[in-house]
Amino acid sequence: MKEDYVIEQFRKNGYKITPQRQEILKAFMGNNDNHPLSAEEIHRKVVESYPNVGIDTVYRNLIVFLDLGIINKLNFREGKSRYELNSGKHHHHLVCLNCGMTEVIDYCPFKTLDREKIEEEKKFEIKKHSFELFGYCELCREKKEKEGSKKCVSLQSC
Amino acid sequence: MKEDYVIEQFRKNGYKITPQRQEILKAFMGNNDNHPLSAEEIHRKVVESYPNVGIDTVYRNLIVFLDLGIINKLNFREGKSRYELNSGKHHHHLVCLNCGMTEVIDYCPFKTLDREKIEEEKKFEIKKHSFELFGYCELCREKKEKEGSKKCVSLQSC
DNA sequence: TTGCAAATAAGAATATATATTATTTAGGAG
DNA sequence: CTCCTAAATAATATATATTCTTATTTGCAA
Repeated sequence: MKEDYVIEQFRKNGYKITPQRQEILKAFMGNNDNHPLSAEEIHRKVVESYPNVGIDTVYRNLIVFLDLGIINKLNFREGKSRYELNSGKHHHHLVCLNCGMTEVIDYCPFKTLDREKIEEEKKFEIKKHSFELFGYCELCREKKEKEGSKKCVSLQSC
Repeated sequence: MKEDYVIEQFRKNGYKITPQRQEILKAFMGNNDNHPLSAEEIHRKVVESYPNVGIDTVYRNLIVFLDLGIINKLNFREGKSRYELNSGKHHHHLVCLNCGMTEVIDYCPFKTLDREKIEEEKKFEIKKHSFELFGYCELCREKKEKEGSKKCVSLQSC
């Protein structure tokens, strides 16, 4: 997903090319560690260049980006959504329950599933699916061995 | 999952048997249409019998119920969580993007997945997984044909 | 029956996301 | 280049989900 291509998509679909939109796009482009961004994280980056952009502008544009297929919306059960550039290659994620780190996996359960059987049996038209693996990354496992584990006292990560 | 068994679980684990807890349990037990409940829905039911139970009591006890394995926490990307009695039989859900209706499916992608390969390759310890199929139920598809479809303008169901 | 840790109620706070409205602006028409 | 308008934004307010704090109450073990 190149910047020019995205700009072209905006134009093609009648969306204006505003500095705010470009800055939100840059936030995604510059996100090198590849960890999907929350709305707030995107906002924080945008505000560095345009201090009075509101978070509602971010939310409004995330809808536009999603509509154009530029980004994917993800839910890691944190009580908020995260967003990543659409790489064009369908994938899922490993998510660390301790530190929140994510890693892409290529495996997709939808390939092995008998879609038509389910659709017919349940009279249901499948449009999309979610699949995430939750657990503990290497670093957090090492850390835990030293510290001993604490109990979860919030619903967010239960 | 019988009521007596749950009460026994409370006792065994040192949790007190309060009327609030019993009432929350009843909300789950009496939920015959099988649609997982939101915290607010549970609260509404409890308040019918105990008008001044606060929603924080519901949330606090949901954590306890989860801890004891009495309920499952579900996320259908609505911006809130839902909860269902743990039937003991692992399953996933179909979720209608229009009306929110859910239906249980027995298929589980985790069975066909090569867990150990992923765990070794990624140095990741898998603890749990999410899998949901989103789409449109029969009723909503019929309705849509008459009305024509509207575009999503909110992030919640995108 | 009593004591106390656990649980609750009340009220407030925080976080995420959305709605409203007046103002600004991108970009096409002239 | 200038003007115009629909689209986008900023500012403000609001909705909704969830959590925190603290004083009070209560289940239940001793």
